[in-house]
Amino acid sequence: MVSKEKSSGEPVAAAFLKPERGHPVTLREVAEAAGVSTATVSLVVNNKKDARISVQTRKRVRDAIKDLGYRPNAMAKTLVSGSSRFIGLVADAIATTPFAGQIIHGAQDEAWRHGYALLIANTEGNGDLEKDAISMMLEYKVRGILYSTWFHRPTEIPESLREADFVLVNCFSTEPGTRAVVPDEAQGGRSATEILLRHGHRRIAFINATIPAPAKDGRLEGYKEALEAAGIPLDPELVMEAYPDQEGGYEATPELLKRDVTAVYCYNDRMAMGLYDGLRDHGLSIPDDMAVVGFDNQEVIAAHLRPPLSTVSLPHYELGAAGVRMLLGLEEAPSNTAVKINCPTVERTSVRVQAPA
Amino acid sequence: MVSKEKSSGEPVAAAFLKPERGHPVTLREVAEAAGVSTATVSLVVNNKKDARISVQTRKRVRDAIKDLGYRPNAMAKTLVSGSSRFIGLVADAIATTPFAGQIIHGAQDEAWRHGYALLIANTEGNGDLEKDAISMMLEYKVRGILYSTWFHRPTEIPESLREADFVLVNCFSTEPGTRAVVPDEAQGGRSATEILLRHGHRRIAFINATIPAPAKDGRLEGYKEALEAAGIPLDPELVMEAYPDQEGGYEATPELLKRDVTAVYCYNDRMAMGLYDGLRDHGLSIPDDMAVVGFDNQEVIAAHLRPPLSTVSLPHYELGAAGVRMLLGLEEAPSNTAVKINCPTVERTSVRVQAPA
DNA sequence: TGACGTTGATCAAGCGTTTTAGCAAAGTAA
DNA sequence: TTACTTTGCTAAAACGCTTGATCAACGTCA
Repeated sequence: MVSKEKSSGEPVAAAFLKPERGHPVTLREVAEAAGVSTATVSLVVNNKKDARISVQTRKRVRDAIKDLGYRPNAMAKTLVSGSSRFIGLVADAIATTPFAGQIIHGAQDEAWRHGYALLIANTEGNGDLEKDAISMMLEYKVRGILYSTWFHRPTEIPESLREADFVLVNCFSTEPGTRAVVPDEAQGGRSATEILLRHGHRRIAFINATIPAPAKDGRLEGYKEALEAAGIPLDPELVMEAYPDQEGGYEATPELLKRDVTAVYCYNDRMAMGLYDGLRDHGLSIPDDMAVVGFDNQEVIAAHLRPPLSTVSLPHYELGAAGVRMLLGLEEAPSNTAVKINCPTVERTSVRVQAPA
Repeated sequence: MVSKEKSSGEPVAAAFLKPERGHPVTLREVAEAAGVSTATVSLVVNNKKDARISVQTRKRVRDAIKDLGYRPNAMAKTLVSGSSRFIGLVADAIATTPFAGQIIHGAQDEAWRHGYALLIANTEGNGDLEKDAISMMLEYKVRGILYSTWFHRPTEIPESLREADFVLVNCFSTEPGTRAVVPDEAQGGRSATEILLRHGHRRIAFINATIPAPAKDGRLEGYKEALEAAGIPLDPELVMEAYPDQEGGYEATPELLKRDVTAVYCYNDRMAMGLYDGLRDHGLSIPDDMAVVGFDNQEVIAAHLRPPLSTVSLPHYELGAAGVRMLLGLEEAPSNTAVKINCPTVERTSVRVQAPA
């Protein structure tokens, strides 16, 4: 047992011990060094409000902590408190796109803000991996799990997920009572179309995707809503479809040019990228001969096309953050529908004011 | 106390209790249900090799576990075992680029493979956040920490990081004895140049970056090595510099055309993207009038340019995975230099065979 | 003087596991 | 029968921490 005199008299010696890896300093050791009980140390470490500890003792403990380089053991802490400070995030594709990264980022920031750490797992779409990942999280007694997909889609709820408190991020389930948060595709589509309308365009084509997805329906719906709000009758001729990638956009160009429009709203940025090439091949320039807006705001594409592409942003960061808030019960969760997150517009220079015809 | 008959006689009733959230099932409860001691349950849960448990008991326990939906508490487990199954990953920019995502992905896969879970934190370059993140990881008694940056660069080692077992990923320190893993820029530069050489090009320009970085030096070095190996004297005129983005590439075009070369190797894909535009403006076509290779393999760019860009891949996934292996001591770590990871070439169609002059 | 209230700190139980030592019962060998 | 080994299982300590109960010492008030 170290006497009080000793411990306060030789703080220097202790300071040399530094982090001698292999034997983390414990509460008890701090207590011994400071000549107090572990209870006391715990009290000062946690700054308990109603703890009555004298100034001297407090200082003695603080010094011991510093000298020894004490770090509380979070495991032990959560063991006794019963509730862990973890939130799990299972993603189906971390690396494939920058999107997942944004979800992680948003979730991490928000979790952090509320004192939670993020435990992540990547399943790459593999069911077994997914099951293992969820088990792992369950064993770490996570506060809850964010189940996310890299593109907006309906999803099955894995059985083991039900054991936890969970919310779906960027995906949804038809099962009643499931909390989910997704991008507001329709609003995004409306916004995209409105950019064009606001610049005076009246004949606006929409090149939708050929493959079914919530985005396909939502983005079209938004287009229709915006036109209707502007008092422009829908011309079915102007709604085209193409495979949602660069190739698709490129190949859609000739058809588009037959439609006699001054502006196009593309299902996504990659398609717009192809369209840029297609229009250039036809000697047309953007935005003078044709205004173009995309969707997704894939930075690497949209910001670097020439001219930079006006588009609508998929709010992945917000999706992650909102997911966390919903999980923690900080955000209202409508019982029978997914929460829809706003898709903000990002205006660059691919749209110019159109003189009225 | 539940008698043995009861517990094995009424598994059905128990099965209905399912996950009654709020009170995780513990070892003790399983033990009671199965009519055995917690020690026994622990033994069967962990499949201890030298445990002597009768087949009947084993089954009784297994049934109880299933009926109750028992999940071991990983916290308690690591508390007693002393070592946690966590590896921390602190990144300076999760969302900014797809790159960080790949590092995470690689680290996660590899960690998983060895039974570790990944705890991630994003610092967005903020020193305080970084410190907090590391503290958090330390408190969770992580096995070690991967400290990663989104672009290859030298870095300071944060003080708190020293308290942990750590390895630098995609960055390095001049401090001796620091483990680090980085991309092999020189080899990448060599490979990039070799693609061109292999296709018969002799006058090959290199547009390097203007801003200093390990990549700048390494990629140039590789260029020189490849030329030398091919017996081509270095023409300093052919080494140009431009700001490493699309704009820079575009603007470098006129200068490049004065050099009378048949091929260019660009510092990165974004530069190459700009160069594509520049060349097109001059009525030149790729790869017929000019062969182009990039560096980084930024999928969204490289794969979707027309023609698709041949480039060299930055091995972020491997960087993450190797970092984990190094941390766990599964991979040799040279004492005074960073481990260099191969940058594989990705050949697409921006280079065509050049008829000898 | 005694009854109380405060102050400053400690005790000890408990969180959910693992694990070593040990014990009772059954089997085996002589 | 005795002595020993094996089998099957349990008791209990330990891991590092939190926290309600307790307590001694010291005022304070009537």
